[in-house]
Amino acid sequence: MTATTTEAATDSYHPARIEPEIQRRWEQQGAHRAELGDGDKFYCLSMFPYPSGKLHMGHMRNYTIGDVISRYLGMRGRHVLQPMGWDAFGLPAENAAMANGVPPAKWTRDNIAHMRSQLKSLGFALDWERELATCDPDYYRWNQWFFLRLLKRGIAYKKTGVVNWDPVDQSVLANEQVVDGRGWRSGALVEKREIPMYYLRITDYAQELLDSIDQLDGWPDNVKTQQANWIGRSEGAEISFACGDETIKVFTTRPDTLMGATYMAVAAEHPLAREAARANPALAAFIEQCQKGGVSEAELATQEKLGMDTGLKAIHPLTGAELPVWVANYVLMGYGEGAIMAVPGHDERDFEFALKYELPIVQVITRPDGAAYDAQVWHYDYATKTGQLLNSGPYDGLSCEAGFQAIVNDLEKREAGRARIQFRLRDWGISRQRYWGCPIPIIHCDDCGDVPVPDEDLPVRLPEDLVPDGAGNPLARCEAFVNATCPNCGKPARRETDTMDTFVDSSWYFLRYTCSNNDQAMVDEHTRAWMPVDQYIGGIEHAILHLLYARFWTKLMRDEGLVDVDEPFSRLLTQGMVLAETYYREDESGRKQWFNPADVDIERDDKGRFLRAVLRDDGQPVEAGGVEKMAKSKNNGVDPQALVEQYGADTVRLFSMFASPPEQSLEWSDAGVEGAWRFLKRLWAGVHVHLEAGGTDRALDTAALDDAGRELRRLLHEAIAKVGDDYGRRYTFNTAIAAIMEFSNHLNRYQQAATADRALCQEAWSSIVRLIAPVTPHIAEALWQALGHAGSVFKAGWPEVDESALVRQTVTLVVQVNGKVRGRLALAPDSPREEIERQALAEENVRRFTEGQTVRRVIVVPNKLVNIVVG
RNA sequence: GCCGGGGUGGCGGAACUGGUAGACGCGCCGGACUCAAAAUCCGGUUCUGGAAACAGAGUGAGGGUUCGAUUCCCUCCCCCGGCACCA
Repeated sequence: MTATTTEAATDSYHPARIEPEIQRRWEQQGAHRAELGDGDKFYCLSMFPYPSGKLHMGHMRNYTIGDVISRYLGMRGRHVLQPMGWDAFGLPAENAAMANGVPPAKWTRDNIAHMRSQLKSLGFALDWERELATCDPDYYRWNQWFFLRLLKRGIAYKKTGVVNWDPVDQSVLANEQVVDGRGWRSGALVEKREIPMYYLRITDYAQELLDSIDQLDGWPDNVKTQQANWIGRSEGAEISFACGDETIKVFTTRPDTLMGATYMAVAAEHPLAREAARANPALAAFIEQCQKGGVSEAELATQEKLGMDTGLKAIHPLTGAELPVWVANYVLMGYGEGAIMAVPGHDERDFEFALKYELPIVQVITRPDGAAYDAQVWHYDYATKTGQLLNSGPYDGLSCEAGFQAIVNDLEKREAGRARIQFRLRDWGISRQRYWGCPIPIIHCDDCGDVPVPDEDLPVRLPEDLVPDGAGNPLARCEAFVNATCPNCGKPARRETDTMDTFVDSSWYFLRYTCSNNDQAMVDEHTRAWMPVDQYIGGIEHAILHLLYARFWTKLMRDEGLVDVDEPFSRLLTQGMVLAETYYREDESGRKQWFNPADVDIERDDKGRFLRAVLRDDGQPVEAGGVEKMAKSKNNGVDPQALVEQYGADTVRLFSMFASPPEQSLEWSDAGVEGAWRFLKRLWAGVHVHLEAGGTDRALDTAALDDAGRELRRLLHEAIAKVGDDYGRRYTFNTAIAAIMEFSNHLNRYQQAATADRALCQEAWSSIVRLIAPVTPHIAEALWQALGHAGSVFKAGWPEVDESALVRQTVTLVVQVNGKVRGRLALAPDSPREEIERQALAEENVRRFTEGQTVRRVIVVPNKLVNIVVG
């Protein structure tokens, strides 16, 4: 091979020419239409995108992972369904409308059209005939229909809930819209406000959702752990404390510490607190103070603990002692009973509160090793259940477990309490005071109350021409929408203007893909045939909420007789985020201006270490701000479309699969993309060098191969085995690609020799092309054809591993002395232990380290390692 | 604050079940080609010492278990995801 041949062959790789042509061919042939048939189905689902405007790297990575798995299993003969759709309702469309006056519907549909064409240019094997968008009435009518079934079953119900209220904009704010306790647009201090909302009784399914986590063998442990912790089953007791004529009911996981209860604390919204505040202006002011701030748990958990004595006394159910009742901002209405018994001796939050307000702290559980109790400083072991009870009267000396039982028994006898199981999980509030969402199909009638919209009147259509302005829900001001007739009595009535949480939309879209053109039913027999989803792929940020709601919704539909699976997703892959370097300059006022990495050049020293970064436009330095998640705010987003135009889809796909394993975060690197591009050029050139050398039609005669040929063929079949394992079992596409690169380096070297076996080269290139096809489908199609094969590479099947090619003549064993590598041995595989020991001890460098020492032990790991322990 | 995850060369990462730390790629250095550059090709590249052979150190920090630890255990530091109305 001469340099000029390579150059000519390299220069002839033109992705911009071949990719659109191959995509056209796939489309004409309906290559990606999902059809059931003989053999196993494979439903491969990637989380559908929110149509935010254009595809970002996270999407690109997500869908490439799904495409690699789909195409790989398609080549192995599975009937693959890989659909795509749009999570099209939500806040960003309303924000965009406020910014530029375009109705959310138009903005959303324009974005969908653009992003669809972007997805197509990336060559994903998607079945577009099943496309759906959650903002289409054909989709959301089934949200409404199913909601009405849930209402009938009592799973959906109405109660009040607490929301963030912006008193200036007169609007409910999302947690995201509360910044440092203020509304993001008005800057007003946010308040808590109680409003009526619809809820779904997910707590009825808490135990099942927890138990069936065990069935999720194909889910990562960290996600399963997070879900289990979120559901948070705890065994404890419900205890009633008399308080005047009222009763304060609390739940505690530690009834064994009941004798250490020194005060009670109730939430600011608790009826007793409100009652006490009527005669106590200071308390009323404090309760009002507690209404300030947002409702997010992170905010509540980190705020300073504040409280005030109500003056009320509660009676301890076992001792009859009077306990002061406090209002405390760390007790939350809506979590448990909105009241707690405080045991500052053994609960860290109560301890902190008691120290601050000088409430008594009593030790009722011994510490390990009889250590003394220090009521000034919290120690971690105070909260453990390892000690015995003390200062607990008749219960002294009992273990925590026995104390738990004894105290609960006594409470039951006095009818002051009972054992109870409590979940951390709360019912799912689905009402949103927003326009761009699925209308809740309810009509409010003065006479008949809340009346469900009859099935035949569904869908309740969302008007699509409204433009939100940030002050409340425009639906509520849309008379044409609000004015309705009561389905019950026929009198004028008002339509519900709340819409559903967008998590409702995304809780069953995977079911709808199986039958998206059915306008008679929510799901059908195709759903039963395709479900469950065999592989689900999406961002780790959805580990709890979306995945839990989708599991819940599936069980609801099962109990309605609509689907027959208990769990929707057999196997789950959670991809990490896509990151990029950030660059900025700071002006005098400390404000940072962010520059896109594409506009910045890096200067390095002669060892390749980073020296400084300069802006290409003015040659002046910029600061490196570290690697962060790609985001508009840091201007570090890299546009996949621009890269596709520059390098082609295959290069972008290759880099995003090669740069890191899917579960880890991926750091974007233009130089890395350049490397992927170079590899594809070398691959193209390597095949063409082979073809120019004559290719071959001759069958491979493995018996006739020389040593170099046998070695190359062993490496080939090792690579085939490794790549199949990486694609199919490990999902480590980076190592699969590394193995393909490594082997093609060997092959390029091998085929330059005059003695190279052309039939072996033909086998090798034809195999490599199939191995890389799931990642870079366009170049694979083109090279498959160039190698003289008819039809699509994706119909060619997966290369078989020839076990006989894997046999080695020798293996290399490492020889260690006291755990340090001192030499290597080349031996026949599975050599006898005595032979290995003899040769290891005879090795020259090994002898230097064993000389004059006693050999105490020799450890042999077959075909791998010998460790000689001396001393 | 609570729950989950992560930390390995100049950089992205590899090492799958406790067995050769650094595969593959980037960057950098040297060479070939070129009037020159780009592109391409060849070689080198964890750090320290050494011409080399080789030796010592080394996987966020500290300790432990083991013949042997990136991998298992304990303590600590830093970074990231989620926290129920962003999706």
